[in-house]
Amino acid sequence: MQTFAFNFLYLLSIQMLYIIMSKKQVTIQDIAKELNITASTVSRALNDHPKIKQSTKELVQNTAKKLNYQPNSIAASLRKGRATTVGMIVPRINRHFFSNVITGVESVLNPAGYNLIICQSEESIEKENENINTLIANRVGGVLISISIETKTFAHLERVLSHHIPLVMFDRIADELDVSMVENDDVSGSYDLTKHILAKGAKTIAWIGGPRSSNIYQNRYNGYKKALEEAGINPKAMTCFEGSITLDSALDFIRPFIEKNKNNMPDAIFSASDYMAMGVIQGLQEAGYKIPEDIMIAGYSNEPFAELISPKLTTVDQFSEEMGRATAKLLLEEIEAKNEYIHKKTTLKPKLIIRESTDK
Amino acid sequence: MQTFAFNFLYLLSIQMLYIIMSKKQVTIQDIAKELNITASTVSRALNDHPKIKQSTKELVQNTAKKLNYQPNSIAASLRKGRATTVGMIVPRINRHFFSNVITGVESVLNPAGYNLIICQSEESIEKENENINTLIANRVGGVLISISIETKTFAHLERVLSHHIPLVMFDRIADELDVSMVENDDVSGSYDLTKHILAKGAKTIAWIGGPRSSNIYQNRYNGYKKALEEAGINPKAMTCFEGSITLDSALDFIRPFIEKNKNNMPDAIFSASDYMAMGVIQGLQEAGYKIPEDIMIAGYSNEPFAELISPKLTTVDQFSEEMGRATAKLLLEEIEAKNEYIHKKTTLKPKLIIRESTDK
DNA sequence: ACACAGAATGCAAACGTTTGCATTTAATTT
DNA sequence: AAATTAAATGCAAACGTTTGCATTCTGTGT
Repeated sequence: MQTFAFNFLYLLSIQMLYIIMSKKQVTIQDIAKELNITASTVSRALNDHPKIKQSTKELVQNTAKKLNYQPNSIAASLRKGRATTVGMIVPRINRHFFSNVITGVESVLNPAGYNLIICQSEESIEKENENINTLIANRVGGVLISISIETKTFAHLERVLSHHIPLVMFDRIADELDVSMVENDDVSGSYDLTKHILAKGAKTIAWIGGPRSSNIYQNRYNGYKKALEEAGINPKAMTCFEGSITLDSALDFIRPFIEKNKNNMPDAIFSASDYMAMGVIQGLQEAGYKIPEDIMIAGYSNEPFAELISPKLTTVDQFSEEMGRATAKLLLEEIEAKNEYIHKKTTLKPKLIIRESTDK
Repeated sequence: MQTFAFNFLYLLSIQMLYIIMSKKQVTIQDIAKELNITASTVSRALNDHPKIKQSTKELVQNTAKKLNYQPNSIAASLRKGRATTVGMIVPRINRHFFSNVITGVESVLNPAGYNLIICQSEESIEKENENINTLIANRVGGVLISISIETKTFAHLERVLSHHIPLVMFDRIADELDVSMVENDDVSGSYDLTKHILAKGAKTIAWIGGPRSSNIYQNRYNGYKKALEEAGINPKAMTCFEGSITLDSALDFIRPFIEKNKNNMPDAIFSASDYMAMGVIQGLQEAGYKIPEDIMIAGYSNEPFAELISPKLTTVDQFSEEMGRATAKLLLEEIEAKNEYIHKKTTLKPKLIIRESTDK
């Protein structure tokens, strides 16, 4: 037993013993002392610097493992002036669309050595502003944002830029700002969808959606309008409703609507949100309408429930993960380019998904 | 115009001009020079230290605003030895349950001055291990984790503890570890659910779910078993299926199952996952079965689609946001307690949600 | 006017890296 | 063998805070 203890101790250097006894964390200094070299060399060895001998690198790596060294990226960030962390602000993380975008972003950023701080604005500009502050305080390497519904001014985003932190907007963008962006071609998506409904024989198509002060819903309206005008139909004559993008808000709209228009219902309702489409469907089914026989319904976003419900919902898929990847790639480009001007705009074409709710 | 420029310059100190011209960031040193005091005082003033005069605090705050100062929490973290950041590892962020837990966690952690780094393990122990490494490298103030399905050993979690970083487990926990945890009482949830189905007149109830090597599904099985045994029914005689918790996996199970058992179908199927319940429902509807008339179906988790589908799905709600809040609170306790031993376990009772799919 | 306590501020080191430049060591040429 | 070049490592400062201890103020009681 004594022999074992002796052998055990013999294998350990004084340095190692010291580290194990004290609660202090292991640093590159400790590795340096252990090997009688400098911290500089250790640092370069760990970062695979070309000027360090291969044998030294291996020595350092082994000692690092032996001492159970864990790099301190806070110290590195302080020295380098920026963190290997990227901030991402979304209105709500539990929206399927956004959590998929996040997944896409991570699939590009993690391999590049970055990780994400995720913030929720909860559709409030104040919260968004606070989020920006914590991200700046954390000296993130970049900021990815999809702005809140409330956001109409952009001083907080300009603060990000003034700290030389690259900014990329996605989905809910602001053309006022001169930054890289990734957007969905909502005009094209809703244009295709409306054409499809027209092809199915509809003459009157009502439109409902979120507030058109938001680019998103304005564009989803514009595509719809364009298709109608091309078909020689006056969109002004159609019913439109703008409200909060929830099932309940749509239900509150559709019930009195049915009451008022029971002898004069449209052939189809295009809801620029799947959630609102759900409300519309429930309201219509309550009132005894058959979908799509009596009235066709289409949504937008391809929420996961769209293919689970009955009738399965025709909608537009937005390739959310792809949007995340595109956003992350633009950010990496900006980071690489340092301060050079390379602001780009990527537009993703969405895809029409035809299901039962318009399949007359 | 000249007068204006002169007045403008007059209002600015040399210090301010210097900062505006150069691209360097504003530090507490700059504020200090501006006011002819030391950085120490500025630091204390900004952190509302009791020994600083009120008038000084105001002076400092005003100058900070004037110079457009943004605190550098990386520097603060380095000095303090830990970041105001908390790491959270979940299998998948786009699972509704997890994104709601995240929301709950943030609602407690943000007001306390922390923000979240979110990592996805994607149900892989290797990825989980990498996640742990980046969180340790970032010297997070704590780690919250729901382990992956694959995770059977816990060396990586012990590494977290050896760095004196508090760890709290939630939902998918490991009783082997001596840390704080928050769990759902899955036994009670599935016991209540099974009792309900029995009360509706079922004599035979099949069980399907994820692998019982995971605590979660073992417990959801145990509650089911307990209710059956209490009713004098032998659970061994019932059909059980363990597979991946997806709609498709359940569909692959149910189709041949129907084929084999068409003259001998159970009265009900309890799926320990809402996703699998969806597959079961689709398979049964395909084959012409009516739910709940011919066969009752129940799920587990109360996914958002559960109340949107037809028939609406009976399931068990897990108060996911509440679980997030509970988890975050335990973490804060651990952080406050420094190294004192206060490992606690919180158990949340889930709630049975009865809907059409079992409402015979 | 003096000592004294308490309030307010200053001093200086520390946190763990990274990195430009200087120096040493090894390899190559003359 | 000396001189030259290239390869490898060392030196020291810097990043922006925080904080224990020391020092300087301010006002109070004698």
